[in-house]
Amino acid sequence: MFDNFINYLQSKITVTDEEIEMVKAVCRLKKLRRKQYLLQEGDVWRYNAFVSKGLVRTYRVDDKGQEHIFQFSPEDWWAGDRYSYLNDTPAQFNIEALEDSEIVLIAKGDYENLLEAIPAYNTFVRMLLERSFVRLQNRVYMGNSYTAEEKYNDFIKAYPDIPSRVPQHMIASYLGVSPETLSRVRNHSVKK
Amino acid sequence: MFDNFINYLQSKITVTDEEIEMVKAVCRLKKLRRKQYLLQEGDVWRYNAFVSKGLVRTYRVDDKGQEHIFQFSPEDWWAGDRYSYLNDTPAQFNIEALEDSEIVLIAKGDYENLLEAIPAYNTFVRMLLERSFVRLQNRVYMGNSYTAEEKYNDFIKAYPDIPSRVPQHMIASYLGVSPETLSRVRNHSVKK
DNA sequence: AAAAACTATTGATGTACATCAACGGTTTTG
DNA sequence: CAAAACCGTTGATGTACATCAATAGTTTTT
Repeated sequence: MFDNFINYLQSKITVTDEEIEMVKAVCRLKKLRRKQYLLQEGDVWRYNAFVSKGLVRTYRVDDKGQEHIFQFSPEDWWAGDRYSYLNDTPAQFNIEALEDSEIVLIAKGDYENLLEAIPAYNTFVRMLLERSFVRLQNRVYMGNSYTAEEKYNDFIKAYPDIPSRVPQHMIASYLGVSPETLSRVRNHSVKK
Repeated sequence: MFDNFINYLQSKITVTDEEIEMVKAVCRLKKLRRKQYLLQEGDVWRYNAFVSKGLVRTYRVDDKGQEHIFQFSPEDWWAGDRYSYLNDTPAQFNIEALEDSEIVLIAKGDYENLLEAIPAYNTFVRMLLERSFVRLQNRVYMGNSYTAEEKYNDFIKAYPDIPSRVPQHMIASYLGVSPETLSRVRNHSVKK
């Protein structure tokens, strides 16, 4: 039932069988059909969510009603609204399934207990965060110094499997570029 | 000698006197004069650096020779090149003192030992990272959806003490806006 | 104390990209 | 299976901002 998640864990850290059981004991599986929501803006996010199957998008809507996709989370990725989680505050993000998906949920309190009980897991999470930090940092940099074309090229290089699974205008949204511009960028650079 | 840093630590987590001694034992103080560098692009970054006095900027230079400031670190902030640190890779960032500064350095290996020996510290660092993540996430969002003026207003609200300590064109660089545009934004919105 | 370097401002001009609109093709839905 | 929704493309137009250039005030350097 939680096989994908357990495999993931075991591939990242060394855990005893007991620890595995501790983890399993607090996991809950949530199935989502395409277009269903894992989180809606305004609700408080109280979980850690591991995508064991499918694909979800995390996005935010600005004052003018424009959607801005922050992240695609395919299998073996995490999703959530960290700000809402940390501050027990209404979420500003929405999380929507783009494919039928299965999500492993661990409630906040349980999660914190796990981190305390399994030091290797704590350290692993810290490393995950460090890598996320570097990725985000790079994204800020690219946002300020790359052209639309460079952003797109970087994206397909970093996430080669995503383009075939999500509509193009969502990639545009992720990149902070209009769908029309992305279309033009693609068609002009292909002209080999 | 490391008073500022120790005070900082004690204000964040509960530590025993022994633990304080452990920390002190691996700290090194580095003094920088204005315009001196803590890190130069190309060198490998092997420390955790706490700014106990002064102010440093972390920036990156793009292909066209343009500087992009990633962060200002005044007293009680950290600075470094996390990617270089994690991967033992030549740094892409430069860190320069904008004022005469004092930096507390902890070498990578020592730092990791500390985290392992002091669980509360480990958890605290994880929380720091989580907050940094949220900040960066928000910066990506603002980069894609805010006007130059909104970016500036957000900046002075988030970091009200910085503008009086750094030249305006550096704030422009941080915001990903040209110095001319920032100047215009400021002068037009002030016309109350 | 003079020279050199740095800084903010303002005007003129250029440009990457957004926006608006129309279209045909495809997928989803009732 | 027809209607509706969604999707990518293309053209015309608009605009926020960058770039270039000149100037004057300030700070730093020697």
